[in-house]
Amino acid sequence: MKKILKTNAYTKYPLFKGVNQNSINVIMNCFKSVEKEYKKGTYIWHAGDEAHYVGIVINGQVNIVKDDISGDRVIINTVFNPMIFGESYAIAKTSEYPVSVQAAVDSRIILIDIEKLMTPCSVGCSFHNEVIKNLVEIIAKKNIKLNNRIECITKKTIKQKLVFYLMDEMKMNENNEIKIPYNRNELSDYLNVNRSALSRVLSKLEEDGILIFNKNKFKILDYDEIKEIMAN
Amino acid sequence: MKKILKTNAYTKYPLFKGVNQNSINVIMNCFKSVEKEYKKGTYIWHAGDEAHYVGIVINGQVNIVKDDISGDRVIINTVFNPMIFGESYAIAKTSEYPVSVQAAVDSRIILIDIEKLMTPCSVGCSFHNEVIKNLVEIIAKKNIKLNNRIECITKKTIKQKLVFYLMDEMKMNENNEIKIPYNRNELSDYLNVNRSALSRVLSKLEEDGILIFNKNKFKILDYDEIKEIMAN
DNA sequence: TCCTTTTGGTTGCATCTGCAACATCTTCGT
DNA sequence: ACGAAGATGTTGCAGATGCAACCAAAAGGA
Repeated sequence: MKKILKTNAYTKYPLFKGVNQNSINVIMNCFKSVEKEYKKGTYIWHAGDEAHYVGIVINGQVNIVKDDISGDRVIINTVFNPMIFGESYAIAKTSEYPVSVQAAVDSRIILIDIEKLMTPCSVGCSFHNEVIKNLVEIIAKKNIKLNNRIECITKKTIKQKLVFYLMDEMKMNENNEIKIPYNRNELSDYLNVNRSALSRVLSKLEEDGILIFNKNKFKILDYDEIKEIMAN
Repeated sequence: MKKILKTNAYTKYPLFKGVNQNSINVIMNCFKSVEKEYKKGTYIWHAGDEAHYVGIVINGQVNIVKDDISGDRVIINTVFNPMIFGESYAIAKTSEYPVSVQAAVDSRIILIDIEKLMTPCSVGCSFHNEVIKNLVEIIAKKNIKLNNRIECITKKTIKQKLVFYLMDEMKMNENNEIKIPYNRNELSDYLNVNRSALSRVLSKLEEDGILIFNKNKFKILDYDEIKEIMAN
């Protein structure tokens, strides 16, 4: 876990959007934040540690893990470059992280003290406020995604979950032929259903001429039927 | 929808936590925000409107509603005093609200322009930063709640969802006898299961001596069995 | 090319749970 | 106290889906 002083190319990170590299260097110095290397399997923090930091994945990937009652760990989520993790707990003042964060592979991480981040410097660097705005925007977007997922998962049948998800994607793409970012396994995870059961439903929908698909490309054929499905 | 100039007692709102009434008055003036009265059934905004505002429920309650594909509206959520609504969409720069907000009963609402809220005044009022911090904290807490709910809902069986929820509540109360804030109907909604099916599972758990309950009070008797259930 | 691995579709079976209809108990207003 | 309305528990039934085991096709590596 040796320290590496390196501050290049941070401008591409959402947290630093709209802030030039020089300003970032000033901020990082002000935060006393540096990149650190974590070997695969080592912990960035443990559940129960005081929640002071937001982490940025510079390189590699980390798993957000929860210690089960029965002692074994469950992976809640995986975070890749260039996203951040832990921000909600640090900001919400829950005092302790309820989850651990573990390097899934050798990874480079920056930890930033949330208190320093959220409190504008007395010297009044204007870009500091930009970073705060970016952070808030990131959290707000996560919020919207979580809400979407809940709305999707709470549909009653696999058919409804699937159709809701596809329609949502199509609305965003403004196209009735879409390419989704998941394979079947990942899609079934997202919808929280069994993969083979999902497969069964997909085949049925195709057989009924409601939609066609190939790999991760989907196209809706019969919108009347889709409306019928969504309406319960 | 007549305007009412009234700025008392805002200190109790989470958004203004730690800010004194005088400062709030200054801010509200700076924001040009005032309370407005909305009659039951009228809309605070419609889906498709540009997302500029965060709303505070001063009085009454509002429904967050979504226009279904089939034309009818679904209530996504209900917001009471003193909570806020719309903040995620306004902050995330989605440009348009994807949901409408409708007064469920006669209600008093404050709408605050998010851009003004997020940009510290040039005069540099220190309390403005407090408000921003509060807003971020509110969103972060919502985030954590949403994550908890997802973790709960994605459990496979009703039994697991229920046990997960109860254990979570107990951890917070540090007591194995808890009082939950839901009646059966609301609990089944939260867990996203059928009420009678939930009732069935509850009775079975009681019959097996794993927990006892009365109204909204629950107590776990057999922790070994609980562990067994959580472990799958 | 060939072999291995990954990904995706199929199917029989058991079971969980949604649904509906009803029973019981509580709450509350008059 | 009485009746109405609301909350909660019970039960039979049907259908959806998790699961496991298998097969087929595609992808990737040597």
